[in-house]
Amino acid sequence: MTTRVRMTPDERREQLLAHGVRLLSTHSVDELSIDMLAEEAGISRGLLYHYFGNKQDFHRAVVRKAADDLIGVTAPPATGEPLERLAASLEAYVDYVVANYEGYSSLVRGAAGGNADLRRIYEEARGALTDRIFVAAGDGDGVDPVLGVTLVDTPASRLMVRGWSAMTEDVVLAWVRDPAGVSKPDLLLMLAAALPGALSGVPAPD
Amino acid sequence: MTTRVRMTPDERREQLLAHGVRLLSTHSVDELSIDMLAEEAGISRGLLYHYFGNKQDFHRAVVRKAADDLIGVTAPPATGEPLERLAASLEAYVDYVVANYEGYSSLVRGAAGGNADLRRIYEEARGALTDRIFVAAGDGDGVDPVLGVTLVDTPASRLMVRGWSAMTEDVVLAWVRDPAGVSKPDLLLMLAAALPGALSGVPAPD
DNA sequence: CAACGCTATTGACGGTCGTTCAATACCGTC
DNA sequence: GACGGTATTGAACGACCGTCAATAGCGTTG
Repeated sequence: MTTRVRMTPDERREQLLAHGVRLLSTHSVDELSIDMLAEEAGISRGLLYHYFGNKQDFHRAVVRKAADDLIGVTAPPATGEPLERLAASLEAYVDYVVANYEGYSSLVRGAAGGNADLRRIYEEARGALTDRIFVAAGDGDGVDPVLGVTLVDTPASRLMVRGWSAMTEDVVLAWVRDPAGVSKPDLLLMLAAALPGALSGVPAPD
Repeated sequence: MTTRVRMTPDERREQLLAHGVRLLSTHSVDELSIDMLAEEAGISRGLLYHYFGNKQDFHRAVVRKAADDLIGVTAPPATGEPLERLAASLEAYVDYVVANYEGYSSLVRGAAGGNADLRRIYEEARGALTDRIFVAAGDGDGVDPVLGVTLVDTPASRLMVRGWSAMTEDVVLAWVRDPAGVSKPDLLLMLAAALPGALSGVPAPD
């Protein structure tokens, strides 16, 4: 073994989380052994249990980090027209997935396959993204010139905006894996157009 | 222990798969121990390894069963107008998720969180659902009176139909967990309307 | 009806992996 | 240069996955 390396707790935590994000993007959680992780990070197994209570806690911390990164990076700009803010947020989202495919994969994979805890983190992240749309549209006082449809906050519209979010997630992931000749501007246009499209069938309240 | 029960291989396989579907809908794969499964089924651990080579193979078989169930149940009727066939298939899908939430959950969870193998099974199932839409629309020779838009088979349109499929999956799962006052007919109308909506931004070929 | 054969089923064993904890080594401080 | 705090280790333990020869149920045959 090489000589032991001593780091500050914060550095070590970040290092281990980074390794976790990378490994969990390609391996499922039961394919990832603590031995593998410890060897890649150049530490002993015991150290991981010092920083994270157990394997589940570690997994949760990895997913949490990925979710926080996503929410932070895709924060819409504070100023500008609702349309522009939404477009900027959407583009930031696509760019994030392109640049950070591993992190995003481990978030999605971990969330769907794992604990109730993990799914809750994932739902929180998605809820944050969805809320932004209602906040952005809410500026227009119910009728949003951007979307071209009336967007009021009903269970049905929430359901479909949530669905649009799922669609966006799936389409972007598929596009990153294989663009198939579709350009990024076309992708953004299609996704943006799909939001009013998804809302077109929502019955009017009352 | 109670006296041992002898079954035919097919019965035993079905029983074990049924237990697997149920347990994997609420537990992640690393939370599910062979001991737990064996105890619930009233068998020894060894028997499971007799029928399925190992834990991964068993998980694969469970996901495969759920996928086959889904594809079979949602097969569109062979006759009728494209619109009616699509609507029937969509309603069958919703009914399947309602009636078989556990099976569907274990399919989705297993697929997203698991192996490349598991994801491939899931992609196959989704691909089968997506293909139906193009087949149904193909009857109209490119222009589909049902959807109200031109549906030609391009990478971009494939991407968005796939996205609509992801939206449908997510919306239906959320609706089953909490209908929030949305009726089933409304749900079906919204989802049906969302398909042309999702395609509205697809650029025309050439 | 009794012996037999086929095969579904078991239970104990070995190895891997998650988890714990007392011991150790590095670093700043006095 | 000794000391104290703490990041880090490595051995030990238990749980769980996977294997295999032995066993028991059920149909068959004379």
